[in-house]
Amino acid sequence: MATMKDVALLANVSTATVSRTLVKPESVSETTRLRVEQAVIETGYKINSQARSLRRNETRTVVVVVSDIDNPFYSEIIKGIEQEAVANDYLVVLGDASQQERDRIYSELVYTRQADGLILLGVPLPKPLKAKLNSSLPPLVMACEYEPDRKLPTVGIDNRAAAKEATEYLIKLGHHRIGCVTGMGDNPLTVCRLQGYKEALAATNIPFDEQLIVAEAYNPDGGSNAMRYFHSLAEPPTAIFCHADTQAIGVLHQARSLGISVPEQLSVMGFDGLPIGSYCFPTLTTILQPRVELGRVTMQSLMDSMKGLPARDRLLPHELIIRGSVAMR
Amino acid sequence: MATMKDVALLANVSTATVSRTLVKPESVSETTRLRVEQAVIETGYKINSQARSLRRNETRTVVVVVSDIDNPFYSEIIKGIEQEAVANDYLVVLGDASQQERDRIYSELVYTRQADGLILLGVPLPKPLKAKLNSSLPPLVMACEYEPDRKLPTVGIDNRAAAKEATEYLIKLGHHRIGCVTGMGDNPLTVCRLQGYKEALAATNIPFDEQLIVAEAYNPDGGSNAMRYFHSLAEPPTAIFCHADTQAIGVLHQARSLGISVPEQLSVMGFDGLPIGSYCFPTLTTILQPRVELGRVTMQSLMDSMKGLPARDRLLPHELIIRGSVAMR
DNA sequence: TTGTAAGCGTTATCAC
DNA sequence: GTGATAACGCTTACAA
Repeated sequence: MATMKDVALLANVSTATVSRTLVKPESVSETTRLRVEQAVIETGYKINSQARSLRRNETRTVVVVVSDIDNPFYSEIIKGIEQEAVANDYLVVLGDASQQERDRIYSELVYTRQADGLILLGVPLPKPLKAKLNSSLPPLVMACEYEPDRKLPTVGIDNRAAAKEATEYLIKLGHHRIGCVTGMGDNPLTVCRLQGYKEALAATNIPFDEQLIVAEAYNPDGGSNAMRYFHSLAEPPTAIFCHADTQAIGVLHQARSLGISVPEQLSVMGFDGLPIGSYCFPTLTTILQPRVELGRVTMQSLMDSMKGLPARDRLLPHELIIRGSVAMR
Repeated sequence: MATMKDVALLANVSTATVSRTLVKPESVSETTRLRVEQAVIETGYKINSQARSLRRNETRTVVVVVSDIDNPFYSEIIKGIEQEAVANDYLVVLGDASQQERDRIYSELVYTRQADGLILLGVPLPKPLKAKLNSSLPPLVMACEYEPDRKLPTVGIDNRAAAKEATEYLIKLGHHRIGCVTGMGDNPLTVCRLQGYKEALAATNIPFDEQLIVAEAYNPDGGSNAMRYFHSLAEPPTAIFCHADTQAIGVLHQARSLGISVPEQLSVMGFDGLPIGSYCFPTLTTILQPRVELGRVTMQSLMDSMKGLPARDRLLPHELIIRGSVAMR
């Protein structure tokens, strides 16, 4: 494998000049540049990024820790992150946090100089970093999840407003017993969306009923469970608002198994706007999150942060997508 | 940020000893080890992987180039790769090849010393590497796609056999006009599965009809297009075999729009065994590919290859999953 | 068992 | 505009 030395030898210049030619071509003379470029081709030289990184003290790599790669909601976000990353000469290391302790392993990489920054995608702040919240954190952006104190730059939509809008839409269509399927645990995201739901109820004087709230995983099984639960209620809801399309898909499926027809007997509202929603039966009414854009903006924020700029929160627009799973009561 | 020097100073040893303590603790004396370990804690020392990698001439990083992150078929495979990778102290750099030229950018990383090996996931061999096929390629494993000459280690299922099995199943149920939705382009994967389809027909003396083959993208829209096409035929098929569940989902949806009931009027067979298939309406009969296992084995193969061992092909078992979208003619 | 010192391949500083 | 040279932080002969 050819190194700069080989190129330098062949071009009859010093390695310093080779380096300059590669990094700042206009800083060397025309003839030197040509000679070096020729030598690079002849030797088949490729830069050793390791060495460069060590010297420059940067890796041009970012780590994305995602709560579950399998969740299709994240894949487009990752795509957006990746697009923005390569466009700016960054590499993306992917970390799946669906197993215990993995978030720690991956957030370590910033300290071991394998990455310049960290994106937490739908993942709460790992413990070791939490301890450092008040001192110095590495460049870090959260996407689609919040730190309770909101001290960390976050990219996402206005979850409270979106959930409120979704609920209002159901109310407008005459529903007042509205089931709500949240995510598991008491993470800030769930709290936000639940708050939007409550606000919509309150605005129309519909009493809040604890019984209508159920926490489930963001997947079809979670939705199925929720549907069964609601069905077992003495007075089941006439509409169900899921915090994720993946849950809504399970609700749809389970409703069908129970002989409940959607939207005639039950309205189902999703959240996320996954492409699959247009292919469900019935097609899924939902809140669209601009996923690719979320990814791009997240990466942009992180790059700001790595440049030392103060990273600020970024709120992207969502959109109510009206399709076939919600109807008038 | 503390370096070995700091640790060495504090522990009153040389940096060499610090290094030894970290890499091979049994090679230093008990007391030294304890002193060093203490100093590591006190200084908050973290190793600089860049420097280590440069010195050791390895990165413990692999690149996974995937044809489209968005395709849910790949996400579980990536998960398997990632699991096996972290378990063996490797990092995964994720590359999406859905845009032009990206496969090249990512396969370059092996040459610029940012990765030790390369996984091509559903991606054909990039041009620059193709040129080197006969000389020396870097450690490389293909998954779910083949190099025409089969010179490269490949991990996957027996696609020909699986497609044959799927088709045979349809034939057994009385179908003899069977539409086939392949992937786009004439990549080896498509060829394999098409061959299995043809073999099943031939075995039962059903004439092959070019009209019943249509190439579409591996997504629901592709399936929709295919369904419309088949519907326009003078003599439409009574069953459709899709090379991907994602296509089958589109077929299901489009059939519904056309008022064709599945499986009563039309049988639909998928391929891949995505989780979503159990939630379709009707539930999808399909061929299951062991995706997480495919990922793990792929990573294992690559590690073999990086160790210099001869990487061989690995064929994993598939399974026909009978659900609700296929019925007797 | 431990220290010395060279070297991995690059880049930045400083002369010339 | 170019060349020497030191340095980035670590590992590993080789010596002690």
